[in-house]
Amino acid sequence: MKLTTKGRYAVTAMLDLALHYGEGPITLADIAQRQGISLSYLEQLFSRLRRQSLVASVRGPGGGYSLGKEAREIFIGEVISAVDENMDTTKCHGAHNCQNNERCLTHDLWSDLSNQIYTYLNNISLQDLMDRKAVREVADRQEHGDVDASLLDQVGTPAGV
Amino acid sequence: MKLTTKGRYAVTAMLDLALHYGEGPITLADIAQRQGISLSYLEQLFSRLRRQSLVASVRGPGGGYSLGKEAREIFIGEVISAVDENMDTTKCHGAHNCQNNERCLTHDLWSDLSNQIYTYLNNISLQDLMDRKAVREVADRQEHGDVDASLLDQVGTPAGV
DNA sequence: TACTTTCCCAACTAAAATAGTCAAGATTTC
DNA sequence: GAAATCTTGACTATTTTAGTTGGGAAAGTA
Ligand code: FES
Ligand code: FES
Repeated sequence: MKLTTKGRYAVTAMLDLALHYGEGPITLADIAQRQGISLSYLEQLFSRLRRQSLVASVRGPGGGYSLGKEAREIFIGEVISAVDENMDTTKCHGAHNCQNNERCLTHDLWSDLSNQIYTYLNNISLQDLMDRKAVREVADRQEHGDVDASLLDQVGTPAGV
Repeated sequence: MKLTTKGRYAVTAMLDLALHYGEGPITLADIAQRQGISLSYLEQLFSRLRRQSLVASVRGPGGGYSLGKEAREIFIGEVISAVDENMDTTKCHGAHNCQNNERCLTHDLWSDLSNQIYTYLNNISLQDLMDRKAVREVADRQEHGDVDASLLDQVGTPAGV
């Protein structure tokens, strides 16, 4: 599997979107600010998420993104796949040919592991995450502009705002 | 998690070692040949495996490597950890500080996923793998010098052997 | 219309990680 | 002492990651 910040950011951003459902379209600038992710990087990720219909977009002032379907119907595995390509851990990517065009000794092990991970992540929806107490707590912290010095340092403070 | 060829090779090599248990020390050259792995790369990996006591070594002619403990007692997770450092999927590596020194929205998700993977891989021993039919089949193929042209191409044919 | 806000897209890049190679040396056996 | 084997560390090409840069296109607002 490949689990990098790309996949992590995508899930975080989608969760942010889910948490602000009902407030109309959410701008990437908002998400970038709240979650501490680079705006341009988010644009890249959302380009992929949109192609998979995981999000819907509205352009122009007042525009932004919203979930492409209900939070209950969006699974973490989908989100990661959308941006990270594959969660496969085999070397042959399922082709059974990584050693001289034949199956290597450990193919089945990696294949089983992939299924394990795949099943796990595809049984957790954004709604499931939203229902978790720990997630609610972090979301509240982010909501209340509970901003400390380190945040200001990192994100950059627009003078006078 | 990081699952790269490093971890895959390590497990494959350890399994090869387990499969040839009882034939005395196995040379890395043999493993390299059978499994199609670069000898120098194997040396690097075994250096780490030895430091974790997963293998024992004997130098000189007739020397080689053998398992550091019984196949039943060596778990896949150990092998991967030995060469790949960590199977953690959190960004903060357990420190709960990846967003402005506080826990990010998705920490628990990655933490749970890591545990899932960790548990899975630490419950499969080399012996378990050896007992699998598919593994036996591949091992037999490798054993019988069932070598086709593509193998000769890849490994390089010592003239006259 | 002009202006602003937002999404959209493709190309570029610095830094890190991966998958090795290479060269030298230490032990042991014959 | 020669050969086989492990042992170690430094080096390197390639790929991947995590972005940046710079342009545009659509939509609302005055
Ligand atoms: S991982 Fe599929 S054949 Fe080796
Ligand atoms: S992954 Fe641990 S705080 Fe974000």
